[in-house]
Amino acid sequence: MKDEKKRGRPRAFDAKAALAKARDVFWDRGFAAASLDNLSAATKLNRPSLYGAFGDKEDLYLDTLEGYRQDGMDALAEALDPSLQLRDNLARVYAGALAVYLHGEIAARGCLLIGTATVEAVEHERVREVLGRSLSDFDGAIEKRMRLAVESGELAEGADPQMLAMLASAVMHSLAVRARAGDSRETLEEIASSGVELICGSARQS
Amino acid sequence: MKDEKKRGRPRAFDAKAALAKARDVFWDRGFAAASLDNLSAATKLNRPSLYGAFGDKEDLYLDTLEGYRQDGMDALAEALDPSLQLRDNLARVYAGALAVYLHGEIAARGCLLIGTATVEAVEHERVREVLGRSLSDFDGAIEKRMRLAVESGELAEGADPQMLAMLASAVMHSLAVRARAGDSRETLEEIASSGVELICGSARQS
DNA sequence: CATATTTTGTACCGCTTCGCATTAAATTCT
DNA sequence: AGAATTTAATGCGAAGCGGTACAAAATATG
Repeated sequence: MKDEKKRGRPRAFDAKAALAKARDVFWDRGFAAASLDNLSAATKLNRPSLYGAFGDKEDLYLDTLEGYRQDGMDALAEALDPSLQLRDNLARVYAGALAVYLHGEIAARGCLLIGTATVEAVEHERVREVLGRSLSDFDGAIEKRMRLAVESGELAEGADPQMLAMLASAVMHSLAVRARAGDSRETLEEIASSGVELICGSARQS
Repeated sequence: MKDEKKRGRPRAFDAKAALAKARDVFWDRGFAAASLDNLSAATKLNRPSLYGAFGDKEDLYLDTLEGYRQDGMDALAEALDPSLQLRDNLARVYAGALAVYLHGEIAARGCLLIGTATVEAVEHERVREVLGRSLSDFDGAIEKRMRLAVESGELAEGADPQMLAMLASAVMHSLAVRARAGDSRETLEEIASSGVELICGSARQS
């Protein structure tokens, strides 16, 4: 169902690859400061092609956010493998995030959503919606793992999975902001491991 | 030393009030999307006056950030009154933050620094510097209070004041992001109080 | 009162912005 | 082969951008 030959001139570019290039531009500059010329240069598509394929600048931006969200959720699901200890799960989540956040040409880019969507969230309702949904999906996935940990006895019986998940996410948010603010990898790794300790403090070592 | 009469035509506006108006514009729109026309309209200063008083747009933005940082540190110092329990201190810090974060015409504005400076931090070194300094000053003030709590025995002897402070800040960062993403006051208050519990968990009730 | 100095307001500059109209090119369908 | 359809490339255009030149206004100084 992918190779139904459409009539008309075929595309000379890979939409997914173009989206990835556009994402890098937004990641560095943010939505407002990223110009269509920047995006056109990075994707090697001229503006009308960009427009035809993705819609206007906001549509394109929302597309990149959605893709990023999806990638993040995939990585999260993998990191939360329930056959591992909760501690290890969280450590993997943070390590994976830092690998992404600390990448950057000029300075560390942090999280695309927290670093660039947050600023637009006030005036662009669609961005606010994607951001809100991304955060709560993230919370939800961790909460699910936390609930499992309570059921299996890995966390104390009285532990509140939802709140522990929110706090585990809070550490992520902090890593995202601090990475973009220029904190060193060492600092961020310490915060991550302290966060794991605090949140899993009541979890028994197996 | 404030009323040294300068020669020449006197200013017809209050610079501090103008700065506060400009801050509101940046707070809603972010640095990149705030135009000089927006700022001029909000402050009721025409562009040359703005320029004369504060320099270019980036200078003006950095001025608003610096003022915000200062206000925040003042509020923090007040909330961390060491004659109160550490629990109460943190609760006051979060309550004060939420009062600021949840204010907004269209949607909650969150934190000016985290909500608008983060996105510019990659490409504007001066913004990154202010943001980094603001975050670490905040950490530092809380850490100081944490250290006191360890010395006074309010926190367990083995507790790491620096790391507890970083995590207390992490909850703030999360509140800042989530407020701007549209989370409800109730949700944010729950997170704040869970954060207090988790961080002060080992603190004895007096 | 004249001069120097600073602020104010108007108007404008060159540049960039986003989006689109238009034409050329490449492919499928008939 | 020719019509239909889709994409690609050029380039434009109206609006907005940040910043400033310039002259008028308001004050202090001599």
